[in-house]
Amino acid sequence: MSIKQPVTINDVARRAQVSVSTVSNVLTGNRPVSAKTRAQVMLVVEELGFRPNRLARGLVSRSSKTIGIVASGLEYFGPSRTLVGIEQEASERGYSLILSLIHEPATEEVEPIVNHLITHQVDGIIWAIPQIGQNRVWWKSAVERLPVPVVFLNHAMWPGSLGVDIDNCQGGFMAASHLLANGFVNIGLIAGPGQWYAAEMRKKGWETALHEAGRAIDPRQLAEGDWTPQSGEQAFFDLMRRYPEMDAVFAANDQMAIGAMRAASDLNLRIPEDIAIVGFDDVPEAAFTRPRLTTVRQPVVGLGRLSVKALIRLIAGEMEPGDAGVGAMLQPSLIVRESSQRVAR
Amino acid sequence: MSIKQPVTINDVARRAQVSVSTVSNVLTGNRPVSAKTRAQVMLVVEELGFRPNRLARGLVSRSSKTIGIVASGLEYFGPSRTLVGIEQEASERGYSLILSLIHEPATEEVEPIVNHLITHQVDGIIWAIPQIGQNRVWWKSAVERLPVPVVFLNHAMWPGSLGVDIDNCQGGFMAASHLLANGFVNIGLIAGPGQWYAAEMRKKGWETALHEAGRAIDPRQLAEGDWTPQSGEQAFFDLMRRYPEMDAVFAANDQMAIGAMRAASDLNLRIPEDIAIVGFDDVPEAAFTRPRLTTVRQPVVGLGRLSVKALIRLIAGEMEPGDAGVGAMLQPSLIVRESSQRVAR
DNA sequence: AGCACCGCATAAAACGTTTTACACGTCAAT
DNA sequence: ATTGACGTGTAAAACGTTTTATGCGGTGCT
Repeated sequence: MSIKQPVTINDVARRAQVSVSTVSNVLTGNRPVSAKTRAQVMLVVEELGFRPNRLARGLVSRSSKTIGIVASGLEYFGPSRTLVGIEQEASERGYSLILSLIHEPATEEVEPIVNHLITHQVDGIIWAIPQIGQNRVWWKSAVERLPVPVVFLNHAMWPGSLGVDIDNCQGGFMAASHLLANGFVNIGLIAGPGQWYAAEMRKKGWETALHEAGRAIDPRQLAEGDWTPQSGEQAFFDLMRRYPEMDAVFAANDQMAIGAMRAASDLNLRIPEDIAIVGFDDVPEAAFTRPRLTTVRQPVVGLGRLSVKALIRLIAGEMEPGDAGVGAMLQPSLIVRESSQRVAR
Repeated sequence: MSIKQPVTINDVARRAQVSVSTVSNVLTGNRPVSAKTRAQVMLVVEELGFRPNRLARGLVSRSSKTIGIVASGLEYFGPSRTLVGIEQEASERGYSLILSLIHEPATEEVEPIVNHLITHQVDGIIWAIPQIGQNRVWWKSAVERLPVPVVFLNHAMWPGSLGVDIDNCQGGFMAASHLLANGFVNIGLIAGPGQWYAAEMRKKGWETALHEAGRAIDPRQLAEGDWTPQSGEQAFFDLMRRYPEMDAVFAANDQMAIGAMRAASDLNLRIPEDIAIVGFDDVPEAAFTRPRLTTVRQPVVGLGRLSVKALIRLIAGEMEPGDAGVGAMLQPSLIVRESSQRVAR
């Protein structure tokens, strides 16, 4: 009836008739061990089911093989998929994830989170909170004096720090250009919340496309939502009221696009005959709305993986945050479906 | 130009002119320290910005204040929200999360994951992988000999182990009963994948409601999807072909319901006049389909929180896995919208 | 033969905490 | 005056690893 004491490296060493250092060397591969000894040790390791204590390991080796994730908005499509990508890449490379969620991404209060991760001796941090308004400026001091490298996700490039992001501006540009190319002329925008960097970029892309087509932009053709379908619905009503000549609208995410489709249908507008709609994200539902929604697909999983790759290179010292390499900006792609085609169906 | 050495408890002790034990006692509150000494120590702690090393702490105290999450399907609505609930509750109670994702929930290969968490000395594990077919039986041995408590999420209750779940059977029952009460008589089912426990339960609820209404069940009125909108669309076509008298359908999740709506509309069926539809989940989009989707809402965030509460009680030894307490089964609620009402709009 | 070197193994010293065992003074009860 | 208990503080022993410093037999080179 003995309490099940976990088996330690000492138990293994004793049983295998070698020193602890030898066992350690077999397990970590830090120094060569003769084939005979290694076999002998491995046998005992299997036999006893030895599982090295990472706390002890991290304590002395000063590397916990752990990365901290600071995230928010996991209930949304992009962030949750990105997290999946992060986890995949990390686990493939032998890193563990310790997860901290922030409920209000515009918060100034990140010290406790950062401290929490640091006390866990993470080797690096992935900062996956959207850049909103001045939040990054607030965090500057807290993040700058961190003893470990940080990779920013979904942030503006920043001198001296490493970020990976989707090219949202290009995405917005593609959406608007596509509508123009299909003969739509009065293109409204249902933008994301004003302070969000990603929302700004998508808007900028839309603006650029319109400018390049030689069309001036009227404030009437722009409404702002908060990413929810509800807000998309409302924004669409507002737009139609004050900009009745609108014949197409680009919504900065699919949920708002779905809200807008609902609103259009309430106004007895046919899509795309009377009004074309393009979204952003390519959520699974987007292919099954009526009509099917044209949208901009982001490589969200790839984004997560890339952030881990970059972080690991920082950790290994192969790279400085300064040399924000090429490839830190992933390209979205346009998925053309029924909601934006003049000749649809 | 010295390398920034992290400040240790020794530095604090020296500077505050007390012993390390005293600093430790101030910080942990494990033993009383006079107000004067405490103040003096705290001052130095602030001044030096001391952040205790959790690895060292966990090593000796044998409690890492960390819980392991084994999850999958984070790209879906329920699981990602549940994770949010888990994180909230855990962080409020001072626990950290270490996250492991499994890509194939029906996998037999969980030993590596379990080992991984154990080496991190987690205090407990939340097993948030859906029960599919016999996977739980496979895991039995791996999980049983774990040195830490485990809480199962979304699993059948199991003697000797603790689980928390949504009452999926009740959810299915509510959906079908609602349709019956609204005068629909030939109610089809688009079930989830056969092996999923949750899918089985939702189906069972649907069956029960039909039986109680005195209606026999014909195999023609049942189709199976894989949770995707695509599969919901396909299942609906199949159902209509072989069960043309169908006047209502219950889909085991909202994504399939959305696929079904799309299919219905392709067949020029009006919803709900010709065919009523009820979903399951209450995803944000559900309120903005045309017509708006009646669905069953699950308290997913609450489920996550509850699982952490239960786990912490297990860890504290206040509870045995045996006494699967009341309240381990959360009740869903029916959200009635337009897609299921005879008199809609 | 002497010397340097290499390959392998080990003992002992970290790593940064908490916990244990003990010490010292004060105070209350005998 | 003795005893016991209590409140506060400390030194030293854990905790389970990796890393460092050493040792030791054999091999190749002068």
